[in-house]
Amino acid sequence: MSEQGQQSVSSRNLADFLGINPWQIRKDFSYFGGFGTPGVGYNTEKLIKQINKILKLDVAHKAVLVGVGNLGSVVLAYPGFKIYGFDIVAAFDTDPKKIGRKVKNITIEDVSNLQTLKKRKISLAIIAVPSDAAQQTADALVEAGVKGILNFSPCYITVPKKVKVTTIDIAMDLARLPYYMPAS
Amino acid sequence: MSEQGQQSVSSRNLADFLGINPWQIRKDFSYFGGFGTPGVGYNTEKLIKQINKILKLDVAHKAVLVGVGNLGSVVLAYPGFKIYGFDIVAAFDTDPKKIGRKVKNITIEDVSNLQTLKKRKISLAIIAVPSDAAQQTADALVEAGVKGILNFSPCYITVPKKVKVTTIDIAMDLARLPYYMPAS
DNA sequence: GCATGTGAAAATCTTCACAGCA
DNA sequence: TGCTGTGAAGATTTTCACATGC
Repeated sequence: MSEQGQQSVSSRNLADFLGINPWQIRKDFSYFGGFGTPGVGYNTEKLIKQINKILKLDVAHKAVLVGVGNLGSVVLAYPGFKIYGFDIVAAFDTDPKKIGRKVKNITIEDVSNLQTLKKRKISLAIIAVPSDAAQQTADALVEAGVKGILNFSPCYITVPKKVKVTTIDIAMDLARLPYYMPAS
Repeated sequence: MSEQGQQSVSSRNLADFLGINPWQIRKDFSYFGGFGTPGVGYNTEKLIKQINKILKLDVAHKAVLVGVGNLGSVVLAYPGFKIYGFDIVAAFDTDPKKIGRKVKNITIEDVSNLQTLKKRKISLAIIAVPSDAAQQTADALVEAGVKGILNFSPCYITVPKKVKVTTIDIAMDLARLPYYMPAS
């Protein structure tokens, strides 16, 4: 809406868009101080800034990819990260044939270089390695000071509780659908 | 646990594994009738069956893929679907160079063949096409009787409310992490 | 007039404590 | 003795109604 030049938006507009009630929008925003104008609505640009701040997305984040296989390549090519202020600044792999190759301005490094992340002040990582290597990759990342991990391997990963891990399992997302579908 | 021959599991075991309290496990299960044995715990095999039934995963589901590009190929190659009883039985694309090619026992079909899904009794679809084609793909799928859609294009899709859509946006999943990370 | 922000009411969810069964 | 299942208490979330500000 902001990009389309819309100056303000009401709780009703937002609610209709999301399929929920207007008072839920207002109550939620009010918990963070309330940033609307009575009689007008919420200034779109200001609202974006406020929500980004609440979600800690008001500062840019650097991230790295570990595992440049089929899935990893898709991740590297994905253009949607910058919308949220993310920048994929490095990629790692174990395969000597891949190391040194350049993809999208990024030179693939050896995973043994992961320790350098601390110096480079990188706190986010995406894991796209085979399941049996996921845990040791996570361990190395934690060792290197990474604080958040997005894990694409369909397996449980154990990390210190100061580190946040989100695991994405395509099959599990697909498995959610039948519950909401009418009896076939 | 079941695969490892474990016969039963207590609410405490499960709670510890998930990082929550035992009484939450018991209360939740009790809403669906309660299927444990006092003094012993829950029979692992029976528990799996019950949960699958609750989540409507007790019957096998057929699914199709639309869009066999980089991401689509990764989805086709993904071995994790069968755990939840899913079977990817067909794939579609618009590119004449891809149509007719065989991937993993599946022959890629022309998207204009989507209408045949109704006859083939397929109710689930995975969309992995460019964003600007996502909506029209969804429309065609709904037209073909699909009841659940897993959408990998980072965009909103409008469908009748009898159809359930889940959109996966890698960037959004990454964007959740900073909120839970200690101040950098 | 119109839309926000917010106390209060209603609904829901979580926690607890313990009866009852193996 | 050990663990489930559940009513009741406690905490939280959602809904409502309206006072307040533009």
